[in-house]
Amino acid sequence: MAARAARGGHHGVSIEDVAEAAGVSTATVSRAVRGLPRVSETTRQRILQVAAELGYVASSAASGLATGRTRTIGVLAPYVDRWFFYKALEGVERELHQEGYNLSLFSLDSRTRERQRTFTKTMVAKHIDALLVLCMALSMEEIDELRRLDIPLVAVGGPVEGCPSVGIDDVKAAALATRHLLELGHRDIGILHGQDDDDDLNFKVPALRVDGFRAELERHGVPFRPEWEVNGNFTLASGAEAFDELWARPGPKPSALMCASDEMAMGVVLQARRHGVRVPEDLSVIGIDDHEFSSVMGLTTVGQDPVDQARSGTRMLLDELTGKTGAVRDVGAGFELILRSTTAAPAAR
Amino acid sequence: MAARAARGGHHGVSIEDVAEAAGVSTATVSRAVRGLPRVSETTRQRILQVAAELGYVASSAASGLATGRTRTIGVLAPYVDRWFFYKALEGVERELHQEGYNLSLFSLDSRTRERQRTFTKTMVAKHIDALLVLCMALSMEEIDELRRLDIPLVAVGGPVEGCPSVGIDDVKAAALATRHLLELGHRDIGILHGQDDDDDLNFKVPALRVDGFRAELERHGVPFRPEWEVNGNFTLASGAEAFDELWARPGPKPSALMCASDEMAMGVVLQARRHGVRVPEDLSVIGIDDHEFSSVMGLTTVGQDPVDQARSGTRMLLDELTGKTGAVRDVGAGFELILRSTTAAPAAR
DNA sequence: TTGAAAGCGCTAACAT
DNA sequence: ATGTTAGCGCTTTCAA
Repeated sequence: MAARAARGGHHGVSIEDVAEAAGVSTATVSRAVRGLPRVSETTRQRILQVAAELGYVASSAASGLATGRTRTIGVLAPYVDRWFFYKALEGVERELHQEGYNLSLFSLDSRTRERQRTFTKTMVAKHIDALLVLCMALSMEEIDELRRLDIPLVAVGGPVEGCPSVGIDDVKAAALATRHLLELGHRDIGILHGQDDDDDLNFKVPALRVDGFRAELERHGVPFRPEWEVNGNFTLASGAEAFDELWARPGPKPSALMCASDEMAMGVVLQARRHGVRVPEDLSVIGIDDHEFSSVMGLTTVGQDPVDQARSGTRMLLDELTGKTGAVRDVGAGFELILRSTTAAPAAR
Repeated sequence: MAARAARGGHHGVSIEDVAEAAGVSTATVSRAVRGLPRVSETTRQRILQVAAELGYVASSAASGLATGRTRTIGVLAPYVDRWFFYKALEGVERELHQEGYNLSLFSLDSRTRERQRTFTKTMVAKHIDALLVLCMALSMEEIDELRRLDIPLVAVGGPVEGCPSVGIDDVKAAALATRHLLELGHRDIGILHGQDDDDDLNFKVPALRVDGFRAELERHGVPFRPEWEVNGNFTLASGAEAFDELWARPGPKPSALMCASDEMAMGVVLQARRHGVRVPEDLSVIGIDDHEFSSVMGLTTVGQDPVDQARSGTRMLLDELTGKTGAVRDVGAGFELILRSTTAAPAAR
């Protein structure tokens, strides 16, 4: 056979090489390098020494094959170039490498409509011990497929049917943002929310935030105004477009806008100012997230911490893998109102 | 022994199971599922059918061990939550999954000062067939270590000593931005650049952009003014701080500022406006990158495309792995001046 | 405390 | 076109 051998064995310092050089068996080397008991301290030192000299590093394929574990966890995300996702990714990365685990990234956006296959083909391919799903629109079949993987699963940043998740309570967060506007005295409040994509996709976040918004309005006896509802896609550009759309519609304008993401909120603020609509004098704007640009922009928002959410999700996965069954469970993440300068009491009309 | 067996074999549909069910040998199954020749079409269909029914997926550990290949490539990045990096990551991801490869992410920021170990320990651990380095500050020892990996290597977004790289010509890009300011008539031009981190780290991008800036100034006979030079770290916040610092210094102010990144440029624009300094009337600002926020912000910039650069780097790696030696080489990426509304001729003084 | 040896699931000669 | 077989490099009983 000789796959590697044929390649000249140029870089193949194997456990056997170490064993030979140290004058012990491979079993002992294995115990020694993994810090297992049943090796005398002197032997261990000698082995470690030799291993270092030879530049030995265990083959993950081999140990993976022998143990059935890969020491890598997968992260499934719809995008990696959007705020919540790259922040969360950073969090997973940090938690993981600290434990010597590897991170395997799977990005499945809606473009990739041949997802079904990708799913099983590549990831199930047993190279991951656990999977962290970042707030994704998933069909029920896809969710089922994930569950069939039979590995620890956790969702971060949005609920996934039948899978423990860590994230903020979107209804409450949206309600908090809305309440701030109401308490300022606003009654003419519009909403810029994310879109519900395809309905068959199990992605609830946008709808939950709208729910929180409407509930809070109702609680204060303020009517929901459909003509002030606009659809965005969480990006800055869509926020700017939303402003244009709203202002192009006939009729009175809202005095405040609650946006489902900071990026959209910033788009609104920028576009509003460009069109001579003063923020917050003429229009109050509040977002959700606390994007790293928000403080410089002076954006009032309901902040959340994706890095932390991801770390916590990762930790649960890791714990589960190290035997602590029940480690993975639903966890509510924190969020708080951050007052800055894009909201103020409405001008007298 | 029975690692897997002990686990109950609950999810272990092995090649042997398929072979048995299909009434052929494992060798034939292997050929069939991998689409190799030397299998009759009818047999192949039958095997594929059976494999699908059983939900068979090859163990990557096993095939990796047998072939010496893992079908995953590594990406080494200092951050994942910064523009260039998450964009590039998106590019790598897209190119890779399209080919059925996996992406293993290693994020090594400066915080992680126990990098040395992480390097060899985890990544060299033979789970990657090739490595793409995203514009990182690396020490010479680290670079050497990477080279010793003896796998295809490519850098994206910045030169890495002794390693082919794809990216823009930073000197020329900075010169282009500077020239635009000069041609507008500016003579009092400041620069906001990235910092050179530790000097022992091989991270040239900031310095190259300064070089381009100074060279272009010189070419036009305009003096370089050290009092208008500020240090940033590529982020929006650092751009805002830089503006404050510059405006706090005694003496005359520049009429234009060339920023080494769009994020910093936006920070400057936002902070300037907040302090009543009009852009571009009082101050022209140009960036480098073409961040997704730049068009809405109206920021004039020299645009580059990290997604594309990353895809191209990835493709070279993949080509190299499929036998096309020499596929990995230095490639210059495109960049272009994008005129928007943060630059204008200087006001008469 | 240490070693021998049997796999883990797959691939690749080599034979048929 | 298909089967046999010997590993790939590690882990893990089990015995010493």
